Amino acid sequence: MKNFLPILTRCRLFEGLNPGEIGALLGCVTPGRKKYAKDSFVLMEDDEPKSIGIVLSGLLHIVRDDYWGNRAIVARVEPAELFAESFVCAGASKIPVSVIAAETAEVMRFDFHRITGTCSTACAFHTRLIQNMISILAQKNMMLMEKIECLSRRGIRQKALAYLSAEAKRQKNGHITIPFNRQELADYLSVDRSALSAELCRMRDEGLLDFHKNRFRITEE
Amino acid sequence: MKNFLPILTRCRLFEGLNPGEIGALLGCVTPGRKKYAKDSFVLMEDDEPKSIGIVLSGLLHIVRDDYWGNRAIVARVEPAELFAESFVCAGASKIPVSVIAAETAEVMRFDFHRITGTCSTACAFHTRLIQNMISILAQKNMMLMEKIECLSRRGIRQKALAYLSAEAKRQKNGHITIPFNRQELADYLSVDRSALSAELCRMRDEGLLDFHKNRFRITEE
DNA sequence: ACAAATCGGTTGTATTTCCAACGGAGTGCT
DNA sequence: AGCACTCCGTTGGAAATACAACCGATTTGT
Repeated sequence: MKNFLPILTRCRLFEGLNPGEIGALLGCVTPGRKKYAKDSFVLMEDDEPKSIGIVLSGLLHIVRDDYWGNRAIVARVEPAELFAESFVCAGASKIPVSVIAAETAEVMRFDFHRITGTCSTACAFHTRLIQNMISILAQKNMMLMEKIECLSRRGIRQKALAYLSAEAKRQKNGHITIPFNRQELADYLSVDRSALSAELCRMRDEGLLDFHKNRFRITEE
Repeated sequence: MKNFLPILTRCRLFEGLNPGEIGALLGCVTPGRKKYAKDSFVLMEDDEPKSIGIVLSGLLHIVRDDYWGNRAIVARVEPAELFAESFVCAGASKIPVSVIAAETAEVMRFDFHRITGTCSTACAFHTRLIQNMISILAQKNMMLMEKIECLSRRGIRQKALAYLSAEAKRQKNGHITIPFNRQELADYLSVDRSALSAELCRMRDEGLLDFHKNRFRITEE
């Protein structure tokens, strides 16, 4: 039995709790732990989502199969990150994705409904956990809305500007440092990399933008 | 002072509570109510989100201004619907959108943190409210993820198939009834209506699909 | 220092999408 | 019936995008 507390300390769900408090909490929710071999299923589509998961080690892929069976990787889940929390919290009867171990992975799971279920539980940290979960879901919500804001624009220029505009507001000055390289930005915006590159240069030539690597400056006017 | 309990009864946040219980709850959270004239601001961008809102009457628009001041309507909020809950629950220091009364509107607001803050509150319905909020946020999450799933496909055909595939799975048979007409589906997928129409017909000619009005059938294979 | 790999920009072409405009089918109203 | 209106499909040309391929600059590893 390895010591996995350092991992859990980094998990957003336990934010604000010290290792000792997390340990006490674990005694309260009796989590299960399990190892998964590479390429094995952690959760299968249409499973009933009964417990949320936390990756302790390794790497998971969230995959979605369409009606014809074509598989797409929707997300990666790394150590200390949560998964399946949306499906559990939404009360979904089955999950619309599968979760697969991309590498050998260890996963901790527990029933979040035991946390939300009652106010009278002895454990004093439930309130904090609930607040954290609400915050996690709401922040994810905001991120998804922002992404949709970009993706729903027509044309590469509009998509790129929507992204840069949002970043410019967040970083309040006109000088923006983005956390993506070109390929990653193109993936985020779901456009072709070279087309994005060309469009960025075109905007620079028109005086809308200036940039170097992943640093951008939006000209006012 | 009108009786607004019938509206609140329809609000997802109060699901599972009867009117009497909602009344008791309102005494507990001391909500504020306010009327807004058409075109006036309910919330302005960069306001600190301190309380969640519920529309009692009228219509609100959630609008987003980009870096250059171009305004876009992101969502409509109708009576009995919540707004600003994501920003409040995320603990954001300011909101990235504005909320404007599209018609004369009445709005109820209260501090949700008073609900999540403590376990020891006298009011017995806090737990239910928290569970409801978690469910609301998580379900919205799933809806947004599904929309991103469609929007991130390249090409109208892939976008349309992603949408229909998801609906087909939800309605488990190959016969799908969608809640959109052509224009609305095009808006949802952020593509041109006539181009969508043409693409759907092309897929029908290729034997992938069959449809009539808003009823679709996906051919297996 | 050298080779390999990564990253970003450029170019040319085939394809896709947008856009505006039109027309037919259906519906509701007088 | 006649009219207005909405919805959906169709068309043609203009514009935007994807895609493959290539190049130079920079970084990384040995």
